[in-house]
Amino acid sequence: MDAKTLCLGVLALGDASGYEIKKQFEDGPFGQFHQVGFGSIYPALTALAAEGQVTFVEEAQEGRPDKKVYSITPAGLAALKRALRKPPAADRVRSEYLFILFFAEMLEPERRREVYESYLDTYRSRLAEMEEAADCHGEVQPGHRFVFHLGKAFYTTMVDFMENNRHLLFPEDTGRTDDRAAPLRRVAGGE
Amino acid sequence: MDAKTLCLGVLALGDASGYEIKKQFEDGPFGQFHQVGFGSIYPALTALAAEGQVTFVEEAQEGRPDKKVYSITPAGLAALKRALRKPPAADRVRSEYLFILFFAEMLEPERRREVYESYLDTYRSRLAEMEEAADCHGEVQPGHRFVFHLGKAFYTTMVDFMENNRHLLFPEDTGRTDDRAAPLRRVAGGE
DNA sequence: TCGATATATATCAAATCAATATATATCCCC
DNA sequence: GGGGATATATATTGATTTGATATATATCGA
Repeated sequence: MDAKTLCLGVLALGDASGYEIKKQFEDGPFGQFHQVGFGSIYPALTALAAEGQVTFVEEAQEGRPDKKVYSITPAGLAALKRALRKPPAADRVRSEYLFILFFAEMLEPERRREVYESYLDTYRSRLAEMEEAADCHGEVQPGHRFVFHLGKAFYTTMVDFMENNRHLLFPEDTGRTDDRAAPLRRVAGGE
Repeated sequence: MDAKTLCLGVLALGDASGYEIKKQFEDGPFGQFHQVGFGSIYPALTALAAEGQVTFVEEAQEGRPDKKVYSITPAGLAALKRALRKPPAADRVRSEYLFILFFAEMLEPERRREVYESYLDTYRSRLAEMEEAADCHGEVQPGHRFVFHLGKAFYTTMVDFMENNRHLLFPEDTGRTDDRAAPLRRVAGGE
């Protein structure tokens, strides 16, 4: 999905500024399955406006810079639907934490621990944010709910796995020297 | 991690050609946490060679094009170690499948099903490949084992979640209309 | 012969990323 | 007072990556 389609996706849910679109990819539901930067968003919005797929209204604000609020047009919605009918590319994951931990034997024990615990914290935070967001759920589309629960299952698995498998990288700390991963036990999702 | 570091990482495990480095990011362990294309690999190797961080030997082959086999130098290994000490960027996930499923209500039921089942198949395949690879394990570094088991836990969660939560997107097919996600039950990892 | 596959190296235009710039505000610390 | 941090805003640019393409050596099948 290119930046134009990603912007159309956010705007299909409601009008937004370029900055708010970026926020949707940081804290909103879209951040679970895509990232996109300002360097892509603004040129994409400019192109979409030129193509008649979005319109915008400039708004002045008190104590804040002016903003442009974009709206999707029927042509934009049609373009989004066309994009949803294309064959999707395979999922891609990029994790510098895992790259570093892959080379654990090259790291000082302190650095190994630092990276591991910091990594675990990132997923604990994400899970906590999700659990907060769950309390605000009103009327939600099935697709949104599916992605939410899947994301939560993923984060839960990450936290659970790392909490229970320190022995794989820190046998000296855990007193365990076996190299078998612990079974997953946590319950995930809505229940 | 830039392309140069990624190449150094592969070469730290043993000599390889540019093509073999790419293969490590497709079928090998690195593909679980990074992707990189030829457009980045070859320029990176050229730069690394110019910087003295790798050396290469040109080899002629029977029935195949000639190849360049690259080796990491001590300077390259030092550069890799420096990279491993930098603060890692946050994990990033890109999933066109999830983008499409997020907009499930915009899809025809047939398309929704097609995407869902195709998505489930991608993770089933990955899990199957992993289970095959597990049979070939010899002496493995702890970091490699950790990443392997974490990856397996992730793929297992994805398969399990999707097998048990069709009702979230297909209430008409499953006879279930509740919107709660099923608990995770599968056992992951080395057991 | 073409298309597909596999093994190889290499390149290029398009897209994205990361950083930067500018603007309007607030807060805190030195 | 200035700097740094934060937040809300738009915009741009150089560096890097991506996806496609090209070339080469082979095999296989329609």
